[in-house]
Amino acid sequence: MRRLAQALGVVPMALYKHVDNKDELLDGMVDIVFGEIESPSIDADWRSAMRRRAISAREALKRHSWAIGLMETRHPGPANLRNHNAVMGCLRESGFSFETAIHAYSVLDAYIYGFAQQEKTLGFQTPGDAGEAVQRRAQAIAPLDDYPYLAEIATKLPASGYDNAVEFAWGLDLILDALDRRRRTARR
Amino acid sequence: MRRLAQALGVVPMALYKHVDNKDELLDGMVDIVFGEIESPSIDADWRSAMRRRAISAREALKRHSWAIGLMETRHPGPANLRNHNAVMGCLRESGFSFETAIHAYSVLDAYIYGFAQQEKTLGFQTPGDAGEAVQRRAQAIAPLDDYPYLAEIATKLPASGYDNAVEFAWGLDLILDALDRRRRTARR
DNA sequence: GACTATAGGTGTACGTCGTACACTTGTCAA
DNA sequence: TTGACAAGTGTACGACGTACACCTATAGTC
Repeated sequence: MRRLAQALGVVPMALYKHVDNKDELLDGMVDIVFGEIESPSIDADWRSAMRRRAISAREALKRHSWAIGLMETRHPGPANLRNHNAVMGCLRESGFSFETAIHAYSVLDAYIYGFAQQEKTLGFQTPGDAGEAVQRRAQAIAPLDDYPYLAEIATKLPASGYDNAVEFAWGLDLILDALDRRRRTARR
Repeated sequence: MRRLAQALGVVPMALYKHVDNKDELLDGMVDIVFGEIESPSIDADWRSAMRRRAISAREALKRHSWAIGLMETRHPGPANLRNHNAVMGCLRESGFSFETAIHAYSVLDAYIYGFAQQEKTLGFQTPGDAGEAVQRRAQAIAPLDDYPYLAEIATKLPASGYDNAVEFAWGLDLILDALDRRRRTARR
């Protein structure tokens, strides 16, 4: 709060004329981020709609990585509700049973937030960084010789063309494929 | 730190004879939680090994829900490295290519942590709580009529026998099935 | 044109937190 | 007996969020 006030060229207490407290401010900030996540339209093809939403969610979380631990923690705002409602709507109208829709919802969101969390933590963007990061971290603790499979990561990852966006899409498509299969079998 | 010191019947500064600072203390605490996660043995059947690890990870995170935002954020300790090394080892020895093992790793961990996060946030255990929670949250913002698909959740979830452990297992098995398929096709 | 409600900003102060620094004390090896 | 060292203490500082009382400029209303 003090830092924000300073950035606005204003005394800290001035903020409290606009928000009740820090929590409420964070709620608002988080809901703005939710607003940047694409909402699927109800009659869209569920698979590509979910894919676009997931990718735009990752991008939003990447833009605002401060939000990552918060998205799930804050009181849901309008953008949050709208988005979640749209997701459920799209799934239900695409032939998902209620139960399967809930499951799908849960897997997708867990994956999205979990991935964003990892991405933020690991904090590397390029494949070079990645190998280096593994190496640095492991060797701070013990010689890498004790962990042969981590050593493999440290040596091979830099050359593998690792890319977070690609990595995310790989897992996302894996999940979407699997959901499609479940949806079809559940239908019969 | 002050609270911990008090619980130990000691003055706050006494703690600093044992840890350098709060961060280091958290690192240690988190690594203890990692120690409670089952490490797959290298020659185990990868699918059931991954399943057991994931389930024990969720249970550990449920036991120590304070750790949830931290597991991925702290400097990795020995238990962390050991566990991750074991996971990679098990996957590699089960016929996963290096790239596919990295992918599998990434999806699984993202799912595990993302799910734990959700579970912590939603903060309900029983199906009854769940529906109630949805209702309470949504109506704090706007009448549920504006969000028909959320309304469906609020009405149907309580009767659906929702259970977090079951929910987790559903998504986990979905992912494991899909990984198995990818592993087999990548092998050819 | 005088009067007042109100939105927005200010200043001071409190309690909480992590922790730096200097000090004491109890234990055990040489 | 000594002296090193592990463990605990006391005081103090700066950061933080925020309660409370105060000020000021603008915008209606009569």
